[in-house]
Amino acid sequence: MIIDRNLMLAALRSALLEWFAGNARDLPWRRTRDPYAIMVAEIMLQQTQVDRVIPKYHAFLATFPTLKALASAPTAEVIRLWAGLGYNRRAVNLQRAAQIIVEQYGGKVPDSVAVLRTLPGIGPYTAGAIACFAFEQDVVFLDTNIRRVVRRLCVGSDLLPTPSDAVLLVHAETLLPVGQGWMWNQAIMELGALICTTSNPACWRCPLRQYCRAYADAIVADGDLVNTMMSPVPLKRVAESRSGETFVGSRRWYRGRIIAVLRDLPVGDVLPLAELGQRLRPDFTADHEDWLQGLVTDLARDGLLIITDQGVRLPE
DNA sequence: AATACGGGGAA
DNA sequence: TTCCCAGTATT
Repeated sequence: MIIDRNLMLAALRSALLEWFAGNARDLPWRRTRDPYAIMVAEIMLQQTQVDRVIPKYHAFLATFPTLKALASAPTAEVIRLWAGLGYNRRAVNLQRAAQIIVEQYGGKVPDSVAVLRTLPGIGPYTAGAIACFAFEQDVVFLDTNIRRVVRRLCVGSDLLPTPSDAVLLVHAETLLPVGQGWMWNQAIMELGALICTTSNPACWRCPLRQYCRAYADAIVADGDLVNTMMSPVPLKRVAESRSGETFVGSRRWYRGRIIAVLRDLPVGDVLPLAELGQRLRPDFTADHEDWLQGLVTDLARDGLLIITDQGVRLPE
């Protein structure tokens, strides 16, 4: 029985914050509070690993040092700099968000979660992350790391039913130390990235082990706690990645290829559809024209290319 | 609630 | 090969 819940919470918070102080990675976006730089980082980090973002983050800010520079740049240039990050729509949405901020918010990144949430490409996670990491607000939000850590810590084994985000946010709120939102959210994400990993979590060196429901569950379930907290089968994300279907040759892959082809064209060049088809696949014939037209139409709808009478090109 | 959306690295 | 990743928008 817990004698004093507040004492336990205080100890838990100290344990994680002290661990973070001694074990945090030196990530570039942790060295700044520039809201624009934070915004760039958070958009890039959506579904994209830290190691892959770091070089792109530096290159992007070197080319577009300010929000206004990004807002007034040719979209084609933004898309080119996005190469290698994937989810190219993020590049278009990021620039659109920058343009909206210039036009409607005096060029200052909004500090309100509710306002941030209205910007294209900014959802519940990113709005909270910007408010917290750029403006040091004590707000809670969920990414894949926080979701996993909070769930294991406050709920228990991965074998238990998945709690809703609403439930996890309530837990996150109770954990959050007042006045230390920036540090706390960085710390809990770092723990998820370095210790409380999806598979094979390093409980043996976890600073929160003694407070963790999942760890306790693992002990109870099995004297040898190894892996007992994790599900033997994947619990999430089974809908996508249909087995037997390779990524190469998929619709998503061809979308990426189309952007890659246009990216490497001389600036302003227009590529006829037939020529694009040839470059995508050597077996391209008239039978593929509808297929290509469909891809190109959707990319245009996403703002990733322009369709002209002569062919297609990147937006300027 | 389900899907689409990139692409690279790790298990 | 499959899973995973500092998610969002659309249906």
